[in-house]
Amino acid sequence: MMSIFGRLVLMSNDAPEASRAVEPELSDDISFLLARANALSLAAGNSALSTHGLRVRSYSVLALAAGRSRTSQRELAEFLRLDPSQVVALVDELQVRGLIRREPDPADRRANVVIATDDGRAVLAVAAASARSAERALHVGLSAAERVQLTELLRRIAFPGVG
Amino acid sequence: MMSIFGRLVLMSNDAPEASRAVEPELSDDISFLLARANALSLAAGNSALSTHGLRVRSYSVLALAAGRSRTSQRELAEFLRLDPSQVVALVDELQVRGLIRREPDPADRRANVVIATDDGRAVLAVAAASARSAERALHVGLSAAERVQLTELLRRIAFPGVG
DNA sequence: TATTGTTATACTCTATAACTATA
DNA sequence: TATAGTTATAGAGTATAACAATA
Repeated sequence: MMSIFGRLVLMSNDAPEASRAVEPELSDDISFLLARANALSLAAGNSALSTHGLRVRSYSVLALAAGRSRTSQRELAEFLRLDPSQVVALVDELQVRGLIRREPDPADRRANVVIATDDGRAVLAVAAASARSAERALHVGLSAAERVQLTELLRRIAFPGVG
Repeated sequence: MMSIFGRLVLMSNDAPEASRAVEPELSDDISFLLARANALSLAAGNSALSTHGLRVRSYSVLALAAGRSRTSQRELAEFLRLDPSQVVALVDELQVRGLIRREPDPADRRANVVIATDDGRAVLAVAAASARSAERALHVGLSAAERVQLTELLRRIAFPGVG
C-alpha cells in the first residue's frame, strides 16, 4: 500500500484536480508545513546549541541582548512572542551565568534594558556558528536565491504590518 | 530610540553590508522566522478550531484519518513528528468522541489503522473551513503565486528527501 | 531480534492571573 | 488608569524509557 509519505509527491503539483477535492489535504497547509518545518528546525537548533549550554530561546535572548537596540524585556517578549513572565526566567538564567545584565532605563525607571556582557558576546559568537551550521543543514536543498525568497516570505508572515 | 521592530525593515534587504556584519542578526534567521510564524499560526489555528472542540494536533490526526491512505498510528506519529505515545492519547480522545476508530491491520496485527467515522468526517468538514479561513488571515499579505511558492519551499524543508 | 502500540514519568513550553513600582 | 517587571500556577507539548504482543 502507498504510504502517506508517498502521497506527498503526487499531491504537490500536478495531481489532477479531482483527486485533491475529495477531502482537505494537510500536506498542502502552510500552517502544517510551518509546524513540521519548525519542529525540525527547533530540534536541530537545540541540539546544536546544547554544546554551549544554550537552547533556542536563551540563544535568541542573548542574540538580541548583543544587538544595538537597547532592548527592554518587554520588547524582547514581543519580538520573540513570549510572555513577559517567560522572559524574566530566561534573563535570570543568562544573568546568573554572567552572559547578560539588566540595566535600568533612565528614561523609564520601570523598564530594564537587557545587554550582553563581553562574556556573553564571546559565547554568542561561537554559539552562532553552531546555530548557522545547523540552519544550513536544514535548508541544504535550497539554492541561495530560494533561501532569500523563503526568508522574505516568512518575514511577511512572522511580522505582519512591518515592511 | 529606534525599536527592535523598526530595525527589521532596515535589515531586510538593502542595509549596507557593514551594518549587518557586526553581530548575528536574529531577524535574518530562517529558523527564527519559522518559529515566530509558527507561533502565530498555531495560536490562530487553535483559536479557530476551539469552536469545534479541536486543537491543531487533534485536527491533524482527524484530517489524516479521513484520508485515503489507511494510516497506522506509527505513520501518523512520523508524519506529524509526534512520539507514538502522544498519538495514543490523541487517538484515544478522538475515538471516545466517536470521530475516529481503530481498525486492526489484517496484514500486521500489531498495527492499528486509524479511520475517521462519518461523524468525524462531518466535524472535519466544518472544522476545515474554520482552519482554512484562519490560515488565510495569516498570509493575507501574500499573492496566490507567493503562497504556492512558500508552500513548495516549506515542503522541501519539512520533508527533506521527498520529491 | 526488531517493531507497534501502550503506559509512565519528567521536563519544557504556553497561557493566565495577580501583585509592585513606576508612568 | 495603564504599563514594565515579577511571581505563581496550571495546562499543553516534548522526550525517554520500559513493557506486551506480534513480526
